[in-house]
Amino acid sequence: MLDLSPVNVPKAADVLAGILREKILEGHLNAGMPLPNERDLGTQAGLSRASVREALRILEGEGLIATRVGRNGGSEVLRPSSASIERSVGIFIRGQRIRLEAVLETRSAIEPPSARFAALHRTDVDLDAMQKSHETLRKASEAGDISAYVRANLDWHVQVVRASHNELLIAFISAVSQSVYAATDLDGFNSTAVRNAVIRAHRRVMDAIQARDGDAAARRMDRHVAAYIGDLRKTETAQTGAAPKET
Amino acid sequence: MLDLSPVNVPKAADVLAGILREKILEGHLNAGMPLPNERDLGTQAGLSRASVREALRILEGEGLIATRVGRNGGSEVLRPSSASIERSVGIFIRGQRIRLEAVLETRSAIEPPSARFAALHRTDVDLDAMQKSHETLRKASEAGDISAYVRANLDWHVQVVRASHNELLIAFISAVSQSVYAATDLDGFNSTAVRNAVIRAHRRVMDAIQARDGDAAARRMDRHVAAYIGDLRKTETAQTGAAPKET
DNA sequence: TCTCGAAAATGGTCTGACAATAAAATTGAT
DNA sequence: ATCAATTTTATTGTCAGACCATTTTCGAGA
Repeated sequence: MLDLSPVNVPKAADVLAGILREKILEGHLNAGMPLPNERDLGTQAGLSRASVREALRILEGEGLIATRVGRNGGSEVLRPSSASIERSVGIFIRGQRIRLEAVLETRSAIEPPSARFAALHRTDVDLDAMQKSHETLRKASEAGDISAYVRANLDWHVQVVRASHNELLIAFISAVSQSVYAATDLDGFNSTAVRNAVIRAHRRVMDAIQARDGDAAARRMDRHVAAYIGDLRKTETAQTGAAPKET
Repeated sequence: MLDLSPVNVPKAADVLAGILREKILEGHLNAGMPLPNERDLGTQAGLSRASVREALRILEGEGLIATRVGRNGGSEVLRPSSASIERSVGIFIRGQRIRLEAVLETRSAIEPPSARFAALHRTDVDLDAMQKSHETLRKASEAGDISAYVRANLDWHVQVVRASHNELLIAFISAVSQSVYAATDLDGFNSTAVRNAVIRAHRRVMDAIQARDGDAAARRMDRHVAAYIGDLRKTETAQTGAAPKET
């Protein structure tokens, strides 16, 4: 008695996508290089254009290629960016109905160590970018432009982790922060008092990073994020009567 | 003078995918529910079957639907899992040629706080799962089955973060760990001495989690991961003459 | 009742055509 | 010779229709 697992019937498009994916990730196809046009790919692979197109849609979804129409159009190999991670994390959070609590918890876990790495690995250019972002934040806060303030806030946190020069951490924090700030663009929150506290906290974190003091950077970032969570929780219970909150 | 940005020409498949994605994420289509068949979707949306299929491929790539052939086949709505995150993280790491160093750094940033949350939120069931995973690890180590040992090692770390009951952290650690262990399935590494040290460290972390001692759990996990990185670095320089290593 | 084969429903694939787009080549006026 | 307008061409986007492959359902006959 043969005990076969359900026989695998790979689809033509999946197979082709897999082959191209490997070629790209293996480095045989470098970013910027054009793929053959759809008809040529079809004849080369012995497939119809429809199947080729489905394969290309898969790779496009994975952020591995981009396609343009028109003469000299076609598909071009991309360097996979954090955008793909951000998208899948966003879908995961929304689709699984992850509690905002859990998202904040995740952020509070990742950001302090990131600030430590930033302090250890920063360059002067990184510091400049942070300062600039901070200035934008300060001005938006003064002008009372909440939307711009929230955006600048997100940007500052991303700039900090950028200084760590750890691409994976950058991707994670970008992904998580986007969901956090999408959920915290509330009117009641972001009062003048909260905004000023945020600005002071950012200042302190930057000082530690400038001084290349990893421990201080991590500690201050930890306090900052914890305070942020505390403020948010207060606003929430005040507004909604402590209703469970989802992202 | 009108200053228009390049006019956006969304493709039919993208539009349809977007509509369906929103319906799924919004909760109007719950996991397990079937989508109409491709022909009906086409007539409802006023599109050809080819366009519908491209849209479905996109959603399939995002882990939002699964498609089966045959009578009573068709596309079914899925609950988005961490698999999608794991895939995009894997592609990111390989495609960007992220240094193994950076991946380990990320892990060392995330795991200690995860162990803390595990200690704070664990249930007895979680503890059992960890113990069981630990037992598997111990046996594989004794039997000298390196491959099983590496798998069990991955599993244990995932079990720990599972106890945190933070789905996002679970997804991140699963994603990162997979890349780490894929890169550390080396012969030279994982010596008997290293394996025994790992087992002792795991034991200590579990004790802290059992005692619900968050600080101890975080501290011990931090030491464990740091030691792991140290051992790995030693093996690497011994084997490759300190060549820069990629994942 | 059980078995087996036909029928039905569905996705998988192919072919061929035409539309839309954007770059390149050509033309023509200056 | 130069530059702008026009035509050509290479490419993806979309469609329609057919047939194949797979899986379930259901009925006919033993």
